[in-house]
Amino acid sequence: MSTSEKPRYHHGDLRAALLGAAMDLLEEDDGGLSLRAVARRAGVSATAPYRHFADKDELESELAAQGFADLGHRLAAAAAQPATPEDLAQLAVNYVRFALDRPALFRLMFGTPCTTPEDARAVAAAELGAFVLTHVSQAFPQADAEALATASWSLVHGLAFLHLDGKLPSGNAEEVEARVTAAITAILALRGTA
Amino acid sequence: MSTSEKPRYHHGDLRAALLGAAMDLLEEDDGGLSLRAVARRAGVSATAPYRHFADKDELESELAAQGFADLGHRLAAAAAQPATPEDLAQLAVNYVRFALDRPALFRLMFGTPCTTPEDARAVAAAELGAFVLTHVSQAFPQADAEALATASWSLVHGLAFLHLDGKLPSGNAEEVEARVTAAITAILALRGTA
DNA sequence: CCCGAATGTGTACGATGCTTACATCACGCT
DNA sequence: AGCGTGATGTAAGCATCGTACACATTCGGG
Repeated sequence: MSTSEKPRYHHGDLRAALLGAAMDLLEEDDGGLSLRAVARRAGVSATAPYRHFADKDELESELAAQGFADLGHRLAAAAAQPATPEDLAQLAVNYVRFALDRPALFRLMFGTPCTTPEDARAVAAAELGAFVLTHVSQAFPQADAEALATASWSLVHGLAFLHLDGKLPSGNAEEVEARVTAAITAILALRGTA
Repeated sequence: MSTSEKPRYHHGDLRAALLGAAMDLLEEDDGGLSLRAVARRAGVSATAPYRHFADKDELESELAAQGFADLGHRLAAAAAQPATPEDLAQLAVNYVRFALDRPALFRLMFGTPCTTPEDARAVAAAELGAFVLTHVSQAFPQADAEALATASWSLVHGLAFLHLDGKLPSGNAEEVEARVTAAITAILALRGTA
């Protein structure tokens, strides 16, 4: 990122630089992302981004897609072949941690209603859904895979969002992790019930 | 609300009128709520609201609290004494329907991080949490009530939000309802599993 | 070498949240 | 009755935002 520091008129690869600056801003303050701030951060005029993105939404869509990719990698790394329900709990913990580690990104990924169904964000989200479906059906081969995948994603997503919004008694990372695993365990404990 | 239509300088109960106007706008366009638009709608100058609300956030907090109350009533009406898991599924359907019926309100209730823990929004949210805890522990007396309540709320909340954000294949109301009940059923079907 | 296309700049407009200074009304006290 | 004081609404202004438009600069192929 520092091969040549000359402030040339043409930036070289402004598109990537803007995405990087935007991601940085997203990690720093949770507050709303501003296109002007992104441009400022990239050391470029306020309207320069419009050469590379149709509008703010397109930039955000790209960021969200990147976020989905990151989340996917994190989940894949957490449990490559989740066979047991305990592995699924590990996935849940990582999902929630991702949301709490990068709250602004997570909100961007979800909080915004997908406009067109074919934008980068929507595609990446669908991939995440497929990921869940695959692994859930591996762990529970005898269940209604589709419905159980929906339920699993919802459960984990709800845990993430309720924590993010402070609707659950929040605390340090360990407490959150404990609550998440307790919730998953409680659901699975229903298996012992009449 | 129409006893005297004289546009007097002093508006009889501007506070209530602003809340009503804001709620109307929220129901109409999903897009962001603007304080100026609220004032416009109430037929009053742009800065008049500041006489009654410290800032935009306070107005929104009030709206969110009202939303939590509405949601609570709706859930209570759907299943006054939920004894069976099937009753709980009915609660889930109503929760999701509320989110889809009033998307902007729902986003306001949750999507915004609670600033101070004692504002009206946070209190109302805590009441909803207590509601869930009470009814879950009634339906599953032998379970870890706290953890199972967290899981239940998360499951339902995730279903609502994923639908709201179009991350699940959406469709008409019946399809959504079917998917919600299928998800709940799939979770409960785990009870038959080893 | 030079011109067109790609890329970035500057200016401008309307909208927003919010502050500050001011105008207008309503009611109680004398 | 009249008046003043506090409650209430208005007007003007600031900083920020997204973005449309015209212009400037640079790069690359003939």
